[in-house]
Amino acid sequence: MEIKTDIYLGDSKEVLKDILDNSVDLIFTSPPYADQRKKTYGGIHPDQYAEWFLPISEQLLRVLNPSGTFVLNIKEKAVNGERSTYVLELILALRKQGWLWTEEFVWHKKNSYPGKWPNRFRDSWERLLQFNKSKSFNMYQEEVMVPMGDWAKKRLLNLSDTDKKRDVSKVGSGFGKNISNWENRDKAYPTNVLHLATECNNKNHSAAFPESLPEWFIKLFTKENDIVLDPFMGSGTTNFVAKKMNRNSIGIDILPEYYNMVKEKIEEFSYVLFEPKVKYEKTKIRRRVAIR
Amino acid sequence: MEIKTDIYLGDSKEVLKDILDNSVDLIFTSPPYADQRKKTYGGIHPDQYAEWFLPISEQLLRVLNPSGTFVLNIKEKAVNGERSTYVLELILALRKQGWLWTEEFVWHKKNSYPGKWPNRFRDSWERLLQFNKSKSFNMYQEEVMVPMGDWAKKRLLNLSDTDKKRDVSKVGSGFGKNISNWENRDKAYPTNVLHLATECNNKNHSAAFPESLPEWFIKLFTKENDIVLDPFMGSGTTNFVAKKMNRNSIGIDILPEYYNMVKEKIEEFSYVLFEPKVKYEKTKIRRRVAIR
DNA sequence: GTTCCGCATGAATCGATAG
DNA sequence: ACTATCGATTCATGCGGAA
Repeated sequence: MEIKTDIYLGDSKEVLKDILDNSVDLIFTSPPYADQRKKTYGGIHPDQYAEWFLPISEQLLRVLNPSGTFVLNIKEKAVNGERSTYVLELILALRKQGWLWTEEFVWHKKNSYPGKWPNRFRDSWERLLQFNKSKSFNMYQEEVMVPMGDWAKKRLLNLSDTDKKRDVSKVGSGFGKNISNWENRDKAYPTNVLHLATECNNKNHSAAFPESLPEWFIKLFTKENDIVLDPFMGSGTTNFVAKKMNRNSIGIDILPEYYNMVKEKIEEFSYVLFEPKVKYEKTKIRRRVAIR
Repeated sequence: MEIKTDIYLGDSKEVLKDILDNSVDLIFTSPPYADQRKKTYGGIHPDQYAEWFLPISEQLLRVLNPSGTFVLNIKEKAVNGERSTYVLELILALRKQGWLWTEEFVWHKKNSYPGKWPNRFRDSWERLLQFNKSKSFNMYQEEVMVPMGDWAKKRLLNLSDTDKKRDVSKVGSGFGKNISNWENRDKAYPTNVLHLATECNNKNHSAAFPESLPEWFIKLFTKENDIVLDPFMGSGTTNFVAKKMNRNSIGIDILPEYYNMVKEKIEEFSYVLFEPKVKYEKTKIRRRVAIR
């Protein structure tokens, strides 16, 4: 099946109106964070943030499939020595709008921005807020099982003889554990804390988040040929990752430079995937919404 | 100077009234979390949580020194498939009461409770909310510097001679870096994510948090002979750690069994510290507030 | 072919300075 | 007095060039 990646230029609040009800399986996005400065791109004032966001999330609520999920990456800044509260207020407002606040994941950034202040340490985490339309949503937990890290491997290597014996006797005695737990001993279910680096090696464009972030949630909440939406596409990380993972995707951005850049990249990217056989076919990016 | 550890039995809302204004340097506590079930200890319903907490925090605001800090360890549970919002509402209410919400630390629990649910991963983090009375509060950052990892050590060992020379010339020329930053090069400042295990190796009673948690904040926000307060003492972890670190402390709990247990332990603990010389003096726990 | 090192850089924050 | 901009701070990561 052909994977479609539809990129739109415009205000999400408006563009989303062209998308069918219940058609999207995962919304993953990182909106512009509130900012005191007015001149920057998307600089919404903290006091007006919920007011600005709600008309968009109203559309998101409409286009999301009832078994789908909405993941919002955001973190409030410290202003004048205090954390802004606009994210807290946004969560409360989204619940009033009809969203279920299912979970809050923590993205623990391994390499955070440097800095030293008299009253504050470096901020090395961000929120990943999970919202749903209904309590029964799709979640493919096995897809994101993590290989046990070096730490675990090291521990296993250094197991004392008594430890090893004890483990063996435990297994041998048939007590307790389900055997499948032991068979898959190299994999473990993750927790709600993600420990990823802020990838800083991309020269061309700076992504707001590393590819592994949307990748994780796309694995967890969608299967192949599902539809992923990012209403604040930016440099298009979500869409590229979706395409790589055989998911259809929709990306929207209000800035022409982002729109043009992503559109160009997506076409290049198609070449890479299908090259050289279908090079002459140059799959035209379709302007209508992808429907399965 | 003698370290005092004062333990009180009663409702914090009332007991705190006996404590002088501006007399406490650090409040570290983990209050009973809200709970749907009504029978459990301290089971406050989520809807009434802020209402229940505010009269207590009003007293906390009064007794806290303006350069002191209030650290609140809390995490909302998932109820009926959704995260409760009472913690968010509490933060907003505390700000209205006059507190500054300075920071939100994340305690990333290294070994969280195992479990598997169809729609949720293990919850392996908790909030540590930092509140202050004023923007200028005491913070002893150097006390909590962490050793740099093995990776960094390896790199430093392999520093080239030119690197070393360059550093010297930089410092010598008076440009840039503070020398102390280079002297302590094996230590790095931490971030606002704490990665501690949930070690509960105390045999008799299970503490809500490991000793390393209050220890970290006591190091960061107090110096010796300061006064630490825990208005929901529980098994008294905060107080034991404070005593061990030469800080005076006050502990309050509404349940006699906790009060009695901690009182007994504190006396035993005193023996250990002063044994055997002052055994016969058996320092009587004073019922008035410790004042420096 | 390895291993080693230099360097750029990332949703930061505060306090000082400028308009 | 108030707001907007700028400089200084300084950690983890991985790539690419060097040894």
